[in-house]
Amino acid sequence: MPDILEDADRLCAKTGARLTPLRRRVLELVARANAPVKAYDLLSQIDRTNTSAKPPTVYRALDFLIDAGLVHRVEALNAFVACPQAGHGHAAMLYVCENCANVTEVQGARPGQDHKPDGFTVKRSVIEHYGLCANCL
Amino acid sequence: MPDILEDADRLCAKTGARLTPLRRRVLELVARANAPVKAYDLLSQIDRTNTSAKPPTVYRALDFLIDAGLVHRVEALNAFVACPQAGHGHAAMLYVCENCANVTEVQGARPGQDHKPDGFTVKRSVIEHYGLCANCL
DNA sequence: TTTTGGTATGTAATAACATAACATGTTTTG
DNA sequence: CAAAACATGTTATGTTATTACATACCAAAA
Ligand SMILES: [Zn+2]
Ligand SMILES: [Zn+2]
Ligand SMILES: [Zn+2]
Ligand SMILES: [Zn+2]
Repeated sequence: MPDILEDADRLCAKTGARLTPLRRRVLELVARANAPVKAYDLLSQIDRTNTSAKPPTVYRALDFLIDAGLVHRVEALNAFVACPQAGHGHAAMLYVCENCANVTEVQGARPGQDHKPDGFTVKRSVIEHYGLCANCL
Repeated sequence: MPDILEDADRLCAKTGARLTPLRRRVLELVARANAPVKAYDLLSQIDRTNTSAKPPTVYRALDFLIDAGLVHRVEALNAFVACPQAGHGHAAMLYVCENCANVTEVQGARPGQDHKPDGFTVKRSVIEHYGLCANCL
């Protein structure tokens, strides 16, 4: 399996984004968890190596990673997951198991097709679109 | 237009849910705003008539209203909207205008079909499905 | 009618999540 | 190098949500 960190290095090299050690460390922590991670959990993990880490430290790193397309925010959980396909167009659907917390990311929501992972049983869906209404366009 | 509060009364009468004065008041406040409302805004509005209102007061009322299918939580905004069709099956999609804050709720979430309101331009979508994965079923 | 059980609300405290504002350091670029 | 741009450190505070326990209320059972 292609390493998420190497992909991130490549992607950032291409786009000019600066994947600093701190940001890379946060990405590593998010990617290593195979479940959505909370910001303050990341913070306490960073703290083990860098006592100066404070909330803005981790939120800024996460903002960078999200902008770079390396991490997604899971809105209904206030948590974060690493994107398995860094740099894709980014209309991603997440399938989150409420038992084991595993997240499957599906891309390219083509109308009509159902991209639901095999065997996944959906209990609740969050579907929110943000943009401009006809009046405000 | 049929009154949301009357619909709520009817629905609760049918299901046996107890739409108490406090809950009805919160629903009224959510319904009157024609935009997503924050819990603490509701709280301060309740406070004008009921000085004893505290955070659990409004969160409990909102939980009830959500369970009853009268209100939806807008996950990416930490806010709440009244459901225009109380009691529908409830896989709702929300289209939120980032300029005027108007929310359009569309139902019948066949993930394939596109129910986008006419003229709405989507900039960002939040699509999260919660349930059980194949391993955990 | 008293007791009991269930549901709703009151109340205090705190947990959990997130950002503002400003200072300091580090890298890039002209 | 110097200036500008970017990144991080630091303090404080703002915002959102829950826990835990007490009290009130209502209706059925004893
Ligand atoms: Zn992705
Ligand atoms: Zn699972
Ligand atoms: Zn609805
Ligand atoms: Zn609008």
